[in-house]
Amino acid sequence: MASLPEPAALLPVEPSGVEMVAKFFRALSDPARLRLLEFLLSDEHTVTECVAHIGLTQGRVSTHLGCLSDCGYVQARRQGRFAYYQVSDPRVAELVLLARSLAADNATALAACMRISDTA
Amino acid sequence: MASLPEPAALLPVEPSGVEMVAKFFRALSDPARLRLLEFLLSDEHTVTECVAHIGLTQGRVSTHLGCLSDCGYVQARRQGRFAYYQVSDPRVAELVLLARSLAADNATALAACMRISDTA
DNA sequence: CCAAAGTATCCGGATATCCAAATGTTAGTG
DNA sequence: CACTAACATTTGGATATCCGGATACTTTGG
Repeated sequence: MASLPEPAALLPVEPSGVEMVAKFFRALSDPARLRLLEFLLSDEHTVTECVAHIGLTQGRVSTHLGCLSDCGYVQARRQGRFAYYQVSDPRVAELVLLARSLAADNATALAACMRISDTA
Repeated sequence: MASLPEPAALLPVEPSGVEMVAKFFRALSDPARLRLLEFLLSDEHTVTECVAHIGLTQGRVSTHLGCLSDCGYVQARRQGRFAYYQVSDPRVAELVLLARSLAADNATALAACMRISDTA
């Protein structure tokens, strides 16, 4: 009957478990962001370098990087007027490798899946 | 110089690597599909059982299951007029666990990320 | 064969997402 | 103190995605 059964429930805005993980996956569901993440897996790069690498506008790249940073995929480091981004958690590489492995084994079926968009 | 440097390039429709993996991730970026996938991680279930579990329309659930099947996350088995779905590849569980682990460690930042939608 | 259960597909409509372009902000430079 | 470079944020428009409801398909049962 208590209106506040648990302390953590004080924030109704916070998505519960599954919603959070879905949001986490959504960050990698965009080709541009995934490309950026892979670019940042090995080395540290500035926003301008990322722009040159994927060919989108600077504003869009900045937003994408901010998104990846918010989700914990990459870490941002400020040095003067430069912003350096890089993957810090080794589990991120694991996740990408695992997904690549699974996707590769279902490549043909995946390509045929019209329920997700052919924009790719 | 050759116009066709590699045999695999003969199919321009097929998304190249990154696009494919992004599509793969996109399947898990929807809370309903992720909920279904977790439901099918341990046991085999029919479409009707899935409908009862997540509370969406039958048509929608069927489409979601088809999507998960196309992407290779679950396997479909036909028995009379029933369709049984289940996760078959153990790497799928690994992927979900890894994502849960990463998402949990970035829960607060993730919840604050407004670049991805607050619909959750 | 006809009816019903289980499942798959099609349909607009509401919302979310991505983009380029323009504008802000901050930190070096002359 | 202008001025520029690097980065961040905002805006409006096009497209994608998700949804319920209606409909078609398939198999079992009478």
